[in-house]
Amino acid sequence: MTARRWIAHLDMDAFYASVELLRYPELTGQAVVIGGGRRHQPVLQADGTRRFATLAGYAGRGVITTATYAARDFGVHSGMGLMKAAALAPQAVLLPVDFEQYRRYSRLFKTAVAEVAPQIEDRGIDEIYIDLSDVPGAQDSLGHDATGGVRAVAQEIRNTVRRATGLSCSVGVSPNKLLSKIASELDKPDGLTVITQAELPTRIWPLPVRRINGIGPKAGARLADMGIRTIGNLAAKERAFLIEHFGRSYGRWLHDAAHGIDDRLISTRSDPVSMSRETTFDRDLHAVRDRAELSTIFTELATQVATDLQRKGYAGRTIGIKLRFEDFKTVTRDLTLPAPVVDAAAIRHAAGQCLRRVDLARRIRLLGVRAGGLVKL
DNA sequence: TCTGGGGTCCTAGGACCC
DNA sequence: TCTGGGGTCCTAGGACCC
Repeated sequence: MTARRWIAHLDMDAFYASVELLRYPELTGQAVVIGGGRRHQPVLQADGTRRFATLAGYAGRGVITTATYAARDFGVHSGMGLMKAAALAPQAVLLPVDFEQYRRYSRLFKTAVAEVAPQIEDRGIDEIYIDLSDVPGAQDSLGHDATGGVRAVAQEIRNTVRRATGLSCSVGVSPNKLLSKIASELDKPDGLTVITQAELPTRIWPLPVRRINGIGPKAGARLADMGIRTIGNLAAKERAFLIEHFGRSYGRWLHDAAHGIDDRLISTRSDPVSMSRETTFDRDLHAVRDRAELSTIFTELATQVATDLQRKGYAGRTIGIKLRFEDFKTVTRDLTLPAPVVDAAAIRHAAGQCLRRVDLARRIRLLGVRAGGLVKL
């Protein structure tokens, strides 16, 4: 009997919002959204209770980073502008983001999982893939159920995460990353879903194509135009048809994905490719009229990138900028230097060279500075 | 009430080299 | 004076993800 490959995808439930609820338990069950700037910190009142800002009357360009499930019931979701969210749920509590705290909890849950299953791939602050194949017990059958062992291991991981953080997570388990990622969303929040290849037609094919990680808004719309809405619809298409319409690489991938085929390994270590800082202004700035303000922000961004590089021990050989204009058109320019740089002045100078190559007739909404071509120091 | 910030990967054309 | 075939690097944009 050869060992089965078992991959888990673990996703923390409404992560930022849930971390905030640990700090403000009186908000439990309420509609809460996280996002925006620092102007809406809770205020401790004389009677010992806290006063929270609400969405009502919010003015600005912030978006929702995370919403509690109670808030989602009002139709708000991450990525939505706070002004729009305020129209849907004015009474919802608004909290500022606190990345330091979220990173702390991120380390906590990842460390806890690693004690049960060390083969972990980082997929950002609130999710990971875990290879369970070699975890003791994962290959065991329980009665007639070959998935019983791995289900017990996954449940143990969920318990461990809750003990370490007080937070719930949702876990999907299947033979590969692609299906596990889909599975972890099937019983959210606080769920555990195990899917085998044999269950593909009944449990995966009825789902919309957009559930596949890698089919975004554009590809989803193109597929819909062709009448392809479910993963089953996609699986029914010939490989050649998909290659014809989506190109060799993406067409093949679409075909494989629809059939639940994904051989990607768990990657336990990876070096960063780039580091960047960007900011959207409170109001659109003009290159000439707001020159001084723009210049100050530009230097700050370069300095932040330099600080990030130094803190993590990298230097960047390609320095780039990003501008978004008032009409939301975005341009990038970059410049590869003879040797990698780390200091703010060198980054600022290279970024300045890039800026000269941009036509600055339109007003600017966003400015960013990026370091790529990273080398470890 | 339009649309944050930090990333990765892919494509495609041109330069340049052998 | 009609011209190959790779390979790599650089740049810009875009899709997608968390």
